[in-house]
Amino acid sequence: MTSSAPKDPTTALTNPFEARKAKLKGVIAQGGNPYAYTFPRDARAGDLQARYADLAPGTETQDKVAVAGRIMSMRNNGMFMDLMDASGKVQIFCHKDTMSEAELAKLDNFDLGDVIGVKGTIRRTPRGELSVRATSVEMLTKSLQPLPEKYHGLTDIEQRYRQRYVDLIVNEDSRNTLRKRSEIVSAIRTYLQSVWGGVEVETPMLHPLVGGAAAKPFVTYHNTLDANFYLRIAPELYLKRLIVGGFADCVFEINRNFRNEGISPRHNPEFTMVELYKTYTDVNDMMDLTEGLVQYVAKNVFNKDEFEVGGHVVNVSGKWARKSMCALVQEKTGIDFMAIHDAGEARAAVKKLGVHVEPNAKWGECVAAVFEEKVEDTLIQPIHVTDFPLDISPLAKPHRNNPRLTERSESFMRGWEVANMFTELNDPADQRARFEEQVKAREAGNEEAAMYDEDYVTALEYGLPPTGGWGMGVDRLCIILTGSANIRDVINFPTLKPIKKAEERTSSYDTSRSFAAKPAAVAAAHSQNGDWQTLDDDARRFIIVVNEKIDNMGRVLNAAAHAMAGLVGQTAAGEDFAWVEYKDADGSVHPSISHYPTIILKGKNSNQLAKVRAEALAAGIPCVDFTDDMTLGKSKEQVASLATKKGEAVNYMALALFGDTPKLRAITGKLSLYK
RNA sequence: GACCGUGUAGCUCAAUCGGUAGAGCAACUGACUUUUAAUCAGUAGGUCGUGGGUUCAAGUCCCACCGCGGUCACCA
Repeated sequence: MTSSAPKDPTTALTNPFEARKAKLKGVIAQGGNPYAYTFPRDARAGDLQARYADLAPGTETQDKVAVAGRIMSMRNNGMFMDLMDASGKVQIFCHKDTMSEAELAKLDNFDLGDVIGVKGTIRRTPRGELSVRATSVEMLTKSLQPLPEKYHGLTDIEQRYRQRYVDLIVNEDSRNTLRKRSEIVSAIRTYLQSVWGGVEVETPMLHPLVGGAAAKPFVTYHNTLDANFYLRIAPELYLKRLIVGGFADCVFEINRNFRNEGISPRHNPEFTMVELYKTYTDVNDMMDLTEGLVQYVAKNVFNKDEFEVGGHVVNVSGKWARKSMCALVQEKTGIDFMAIHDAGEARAAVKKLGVHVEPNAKWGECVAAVFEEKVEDTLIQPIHVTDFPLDISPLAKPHRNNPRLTERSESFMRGWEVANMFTELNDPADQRARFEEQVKAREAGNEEAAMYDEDYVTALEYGLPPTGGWGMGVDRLCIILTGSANIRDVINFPTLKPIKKAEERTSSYDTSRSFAAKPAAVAAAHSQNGDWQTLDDDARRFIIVVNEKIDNMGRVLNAAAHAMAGLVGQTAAGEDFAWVEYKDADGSVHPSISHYPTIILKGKNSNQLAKVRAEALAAGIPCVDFTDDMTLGKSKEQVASLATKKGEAVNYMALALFGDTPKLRAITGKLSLYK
């Protein structure tokens, strides 16, 4: 008998990884290759199950097959193995009647998870299990990592997402769901091409301007162009440029969008969107498209029209209901917003319902707020919600019968929006006005408002033919059709927080460095003091971070003021400040008010302030702190007190920082406003 | 971001009032040649997420931090 793994219980072979490495050597000693080049496979497990479905129990055949796959289970010392490949499983039967001593010895080096090749004949065991009666077996790829427990599988949700490959090996549900996703995307593509004549295109992911939807973007930087880009939040404006160019009558794109917002069971920062634009169609045709597409996918991928999800049964067949947003709101609340023409009146009506809107909310924003709060969740069966208010639809064409509304609809299922569509706005003057509205909103602090895209308006000036546009969240459709609980279940590699190593977690920044040593060149480059009127208010800012744990307001103010005074008085950032002189009607001058805003944030505790401080110093951002030592007696005692402390012993009360807004945001972004 | 929960062997999970960390599967040694989560006998395997604190004594109590999940908020 050729050598197999050492059988010495005193070695470290109880460590599964070491045991497997020993067996890997055993494979080599037997003349095998633990990482083989190939194997002449001629059948797949699932195909065999189908082909021999009618083979009676206890039947032996002479049909020779060569199969390959991963060992998922071993019984009776390897006499029975379950072999899994992408198509399914088949049992391998290793018996001395048909295998030589040398072949049987190879089993000693097999473990769960190994990829092996098997040649043999087809049989069905008396107990009814389709099997390959092996004549030879061969290691193809040794697996060094042990598989999760066979009965419960891998249930740790984090690990399932982080190590999707393990999840896929052991969890059939995960495999099925993610494969269905592929089929759904494929069916969408086929439908849009064959039924709507769509031409698939790709448009930029890196956008110089944010537009096409309302969402916070990711920002990135191109070195040689020395320019910021935004990962796209929507492809819309580029797709319509293609329509303007006459590239095709119908274009569509299936691709990722990126939105810098929360993560939830329904939201992943990068998600897949399909958008389509077709000339000489309008919002009504697009509603047909939603229905047709969902029904096509349901039939071709699932061959059914009822789907269980989230405790509901959703039936996608037939003609879907179409109701206006205002009508639905009225059904649920009794309020007829169409009869309300004044925004103030609308806000009052909204308030009465206990729904929150901004104090200056427009009429359309009020309607939308009530709709979202009171109606959305109830839209379980497929429905098209039509006639969206103009106030919330900056890219949709005004309704042909009512200027307060647009030709925009959204399709809902199981209480979720799954598609959004409209008759595209193609009047450049109107589009220009809508952009201006968005810019105003942006200036008022709405980070989700679109940016002014002059070139897009120019494109409209060349003429966008009458066009219908449509977009759908692919992940959400997948969730509904596969009955999944979480968007992460339908994404192969969902976005997760990166794992930090222990040493990275503890602050390793050099806090002994003084920012007064800031290079003069940098300071000079920013030296624009004086012409504050030309400076962007948002470009830089002061930030004060106070320790939330301090409950004495006097102390908080004292600490903040100390830190701020120090920052302004002593830092090399001096030339970056900009001071404004105000004058009142009496002629009295109010000088030296900072052009840049001062934001007051709160930190949970001293530790968090220490972290912010360390990060700021590491980034070269001026930062002055105030610790509790500085409240004891006179300066001399204070200096002595702090001199005895290090690390967490230092109790921070407040920090003052000054610098470029984006850099500060990166450091203080997770802190909330101090109120 | 807020609140609630959670983290113990490779995997799935226990551990009562604060008092010697256990089991099944996987692994290892052996028995067994028609099993189906195979079975039987034995062996080994632990920084109880990390760091502090309280205590004679901490997986358990306190504090901080890290990760994950759920709910809420924003959004598709």
